Amino acid sequence: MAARDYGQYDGVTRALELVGERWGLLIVRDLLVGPRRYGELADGLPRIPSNILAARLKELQAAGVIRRLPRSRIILYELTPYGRELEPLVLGLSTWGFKSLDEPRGEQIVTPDAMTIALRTAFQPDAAAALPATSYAGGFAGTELLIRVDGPELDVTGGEGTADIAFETDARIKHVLSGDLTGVRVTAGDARLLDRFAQTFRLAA
Amino acid sequence: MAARDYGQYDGVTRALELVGERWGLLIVRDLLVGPRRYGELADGLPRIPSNILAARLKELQAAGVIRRLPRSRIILYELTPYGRELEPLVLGLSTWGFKSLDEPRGEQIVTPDAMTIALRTAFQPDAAAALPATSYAGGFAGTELLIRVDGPELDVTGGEGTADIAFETDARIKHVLSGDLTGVRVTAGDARLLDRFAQTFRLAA
DNA sequence: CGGGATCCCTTAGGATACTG
DNA sequence: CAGTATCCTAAGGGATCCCG
Repeated sequence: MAARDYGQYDGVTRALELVGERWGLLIVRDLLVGPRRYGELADGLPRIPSNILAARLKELQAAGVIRRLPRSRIILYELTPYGRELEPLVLGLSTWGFKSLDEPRGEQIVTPDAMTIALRTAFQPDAAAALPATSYAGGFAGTELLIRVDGPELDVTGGEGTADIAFETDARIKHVLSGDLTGVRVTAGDARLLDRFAQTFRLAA
Repeated sequence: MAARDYGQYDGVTRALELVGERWGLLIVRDLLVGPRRYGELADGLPRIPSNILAARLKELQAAGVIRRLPRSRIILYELTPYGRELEPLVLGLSTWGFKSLDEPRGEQIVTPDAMTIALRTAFQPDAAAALPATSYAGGFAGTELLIRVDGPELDVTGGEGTADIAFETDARIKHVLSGDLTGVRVTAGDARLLDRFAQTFRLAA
């Protein structure tokens, strides 16, 4: 028995042996946004040591959670279908964790992939379906995302772009995703669309 | 910044800082079954060192996930409402983990609390609601549980007791919870009730 | 006896540098 | 760019001991 095994035969134990190691679910979180290269993962997890990232990627492959897909020359990591089944769990952790998150500490950063998952967590498909299709160019503590909402569909991509409204805010994204729009600066477009954003993205109380 | 922090401001990260440490979610799993004493937790997690259990209990208290309730003389640990919100996540991990669980290895055990959560994971309230109320006395690799199903309600308690049917099986509980009843020995009651059990408890494919 | 605390040792993880 | 290699620290594992 490996030292890291928990010694039990049970689903929870098994799941934790597969993805419960430190950094494991954060790698899954980022891969839920899309396939990523080694360097992109390292950028999204700034404090992960490179040897740990390499070790986790190997383990997650062996566990059948991710796979390497060598496309042309660059190596991409992506979730397997089994790994993608973790999405509701990761979003559930996100919901639960946000509830006890208070003000950001200075050294804490907001990465694009984490912000994308936060937006998915807060997304209200029913509310969105009742509103006109809208695109938002959001700057969250420096990370720029292009957010397109069309009916109950949400699409978030990195980088800037033209949108119906552009706004930016600091790291206090929990406020923004809870309907508190003080501190949001509109830099282009119709400021009234901010309300639509607040209706579309709302973390559970 | 604590060394164990991930350095990100985000819900998933926060959740993992609260309950993502080794053994953390297994303690939560067992407390989902009911309040437990220190020794009971230690019994249910046979490989956890006592200093780690003590440390985790302190951390989970500080995180607002569990609380001590000093009742008469004995100390009980129980989940706070915030901690109880983890139930769907733990059951989700259970579902996901069971999918890749293969045959039990010899040294792996099935504890009563883990088995109770496995039963909750597999429980089909809709199917149960359409069947008569039934009680099952199950022996799973030596751990005895009294399982009472009444409409869409499930109640599992430790220990033996009289039930409509009594059966026992080895550690291959994934088979039993997947409709494969070979290897199940009926020791009392109407063997035809086994089918009802199989309809009531069924892990997702 | 329940609820831990202490000790020692092993191993995983963090920081940094380096290589194909 | 995609990892290895190295060194060191801190967390976890195992056994034992302590205290009310």
